[in-house]
Amino acid sequence: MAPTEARPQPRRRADAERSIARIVAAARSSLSRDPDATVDEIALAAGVGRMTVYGHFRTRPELVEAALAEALRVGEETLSAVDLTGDPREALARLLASSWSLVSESSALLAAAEKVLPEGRVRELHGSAADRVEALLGRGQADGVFRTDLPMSWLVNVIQHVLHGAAEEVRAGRLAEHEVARVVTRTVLSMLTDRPAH
Amino acid sequence: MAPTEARPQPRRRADAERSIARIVAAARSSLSRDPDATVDEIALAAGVGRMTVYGHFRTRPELVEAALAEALRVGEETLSAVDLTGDPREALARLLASSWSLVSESSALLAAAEKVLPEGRVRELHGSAADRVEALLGRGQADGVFRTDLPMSWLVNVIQHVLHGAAEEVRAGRLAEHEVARVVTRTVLSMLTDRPAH
DNA sequence: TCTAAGTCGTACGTAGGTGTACGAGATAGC
DNA sequence: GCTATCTCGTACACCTACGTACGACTTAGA
Repeated sequence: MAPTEARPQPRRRADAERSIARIVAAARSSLSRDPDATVDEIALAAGVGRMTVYGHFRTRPELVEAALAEALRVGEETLSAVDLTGDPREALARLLASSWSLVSESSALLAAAEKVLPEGRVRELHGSAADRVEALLGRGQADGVFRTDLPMSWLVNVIQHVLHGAAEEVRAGRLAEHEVARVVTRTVLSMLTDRPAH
Repeated sequence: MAPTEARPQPRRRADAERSIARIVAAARSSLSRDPDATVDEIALAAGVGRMTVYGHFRTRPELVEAALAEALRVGEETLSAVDLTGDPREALARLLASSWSLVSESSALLAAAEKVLPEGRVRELHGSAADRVEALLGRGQADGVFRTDLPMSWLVNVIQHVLHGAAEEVRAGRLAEHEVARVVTRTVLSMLTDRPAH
């Protein structure tokens, strides 16, 4: 139950605090690019020695978890700043525009975490992120603007995958950064609002 | 240039032929579940000793490539049996229905391959698979039933990701096998045929 | 300025995976 | 039934990554 960044008792020095922040940031970006990134690589990216990393994180899984927790925390923060009231379609568009890069980053981090963290631990941390989307979709359904002929869990999941796909296209150079919001929004809204005649 | 299953000169014995087939099949299913599957695990799954594997494939990458090539070959075979004439929407539905499991399997295999095969080698092998979808989408656009406001490469890619998402849902037990075709078809067709007012 | 805290290099032990060497035994195919 | 081919266990060398031990140096903070 204790948060990942719990301090047992001893207060940490300011430089240690800074090191930890740099290490976690490096872990996020390294693991997002390569879920198998080495502790050594992460240390290098953070500009610290490998030993310093082990001074703050006992094992690699612990570091991965910290990186994931931080990413989710930032994500949570960003998402909670988005105005989700008004027309569900526009609310969703705002949500997607401001979070696509975050979500796609997390998806690689999530993969890294699932490899090394005990079963279920990831979902435990991830919990509320998907809930927010689900709540918005639910409202849109109640308002009659979002489809109801497909399972909710599917809709949430497929949005995640579309975002992941967008990240991949950007990485491959087939889609420009400034195009993403438009493309993703149109794609997702089409998926959600279409009412097939069949 | 020689195909993966090239026989240099010496004709192989029937039991060797059988072993190879079992190894490749095991590699496909093992690597689809876990892109980091060990040679040992694959051998075990194939019901042969690890040494037998090395008797036919010099290195792990070579085995991965063989598995991928085989999966693509089977995929090619299945896809080419699908009737792609007539209404592009119905043609696409047929294509999705008969290939979703194949595509989603390949996507994990592709990940395995990209880790160990030289840059570009994967795309070289994969080539024609995506082309077929692209051709169909192009025809649908020409017929005026598929949208043209988003990049073609994006459409192809996003279909791939939707299929991947479907595979994940099935694996997680949130979507029943017999539901997949319906769900995927509706989702993809909505994406392709919707004409946003914005 | 003094000291506890933090940094980080070198060196080491361990674990797991890859690929090679050897060789005994099984079997397909003529 | 003979022989080349195939199977596959054991053993080994090698590599990479993890995590620990030690210790010298640096620096924050009172």
